[in-house]
Amino acid sequence: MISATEQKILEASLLLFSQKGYDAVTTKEIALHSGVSEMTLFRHFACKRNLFETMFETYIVNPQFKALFEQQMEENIEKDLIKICQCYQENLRKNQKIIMLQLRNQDFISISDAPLCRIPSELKRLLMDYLSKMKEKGYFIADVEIGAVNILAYNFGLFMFCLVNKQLLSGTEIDKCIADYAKKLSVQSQCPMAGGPRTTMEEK
Amino acid sequence: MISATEQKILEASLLLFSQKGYDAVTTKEIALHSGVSEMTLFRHFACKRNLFETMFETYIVNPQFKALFEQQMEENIEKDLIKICQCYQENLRKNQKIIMLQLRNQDFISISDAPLCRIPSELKRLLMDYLSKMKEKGYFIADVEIGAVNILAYNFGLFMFCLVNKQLLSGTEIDKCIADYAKKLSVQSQCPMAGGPRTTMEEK
DNA sequence: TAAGGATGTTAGTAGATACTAACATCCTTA
DNA sequence: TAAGGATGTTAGTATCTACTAACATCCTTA
Repeated sequence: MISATEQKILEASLLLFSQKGYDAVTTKEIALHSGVSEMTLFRHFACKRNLFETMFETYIVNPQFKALFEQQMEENIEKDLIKICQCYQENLRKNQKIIMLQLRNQDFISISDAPLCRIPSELKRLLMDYLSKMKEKGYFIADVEIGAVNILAYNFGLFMFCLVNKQLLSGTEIDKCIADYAKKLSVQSQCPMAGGPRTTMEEK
Repeated sequence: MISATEQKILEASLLLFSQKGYDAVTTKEIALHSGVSEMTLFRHFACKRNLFETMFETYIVNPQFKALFEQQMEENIEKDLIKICQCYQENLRKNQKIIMLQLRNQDFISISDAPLCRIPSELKRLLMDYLSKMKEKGYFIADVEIGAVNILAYNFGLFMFCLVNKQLLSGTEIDKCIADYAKKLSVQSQCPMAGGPRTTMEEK
């Protein structure tokens, strides 16, 4: 369906648009980076806007949150949280260029069907369901919505943070950060004074 | 030093550049939004690039982290963390347009003197010093650098998250999120099995 | 070999954009 | 009132950019 030529053009435009934003990239530039003539670009995509939109739809990676929550949860907040964070981080990484592109371009605010809004919105719902269940069972206390928002915020921040200033991490790896974060969030339920029962962690 | 006319132009350009990025904004547009003629704009700032840079330098708000860490800390992780988060959030809010502008424009990666890198970099150093001290006194366990990075990531994420999808918060306020976050991060030291002494929280 | 499709090349157009020159007008202040 | 500085207006230039037309060339395949 997508020819080799089209793919070259789409890949170049993804890279350039994500690096510079829509307006700052010229069709000539995209053609140059694709290794094709500008004419070929217009023959395949008619106009710049259409190229942009085709590229956008082509490269979005949809997350696998539903399967994660339905199949991989163990009712252990720490372990579950690590899986959730890793899954979200992976999706953020895969969509990195699309996300950057969206940040660069005009209205990155309140376009609800754009991945920047849609994906965390979906995850928020699933997270709230999960935390509600855990709360019923006594493994989680505190407000469910705030808990969900904080997890989302942390993950998005971690991703952006690594993107913006890589040198600030200095060897510290993301997985260690997540492990540390998950441990701190879950330790509350291990604490007698917090009111919840112990997690299943120490069962083994 | 900055005349009323210049201020109108600077404010309009801050708003427009932060909304659309450098390339997508025209000098005519800025003039229109400033309520002056395009000619006046060039008379004051010579060229678009210079206007942009002047605006950038004019509107950065430097953080008050140093005073915060030197004067306001109480050696109570939860209380201190809330103050730190609030201070950082306030600075992020004040620099919101500058940050958005930087996200929109080309190289928001690895420009170390830009506020997007410089400010968290400074805060990271101060946070690590603080956590080291707290660790010595037994109020904090776990890796100091990871702890600092996680706090930075959480805050940046919370800020970005509110910016990108406000509707996801649905009445939940930032302060409540921070309070919840700070409580969870500090509860570890209240937990006997975690090895640390109790915080000063319950002293009163 | 013949044909057809994809691609390159060249030249060009229409509109936008950053920026300038020259002159007119307004407002303040001495 | 006179003068000077700031501003507006108008016209214009050079450059860039998205996009088109026409023709040439290459590659595959029947």
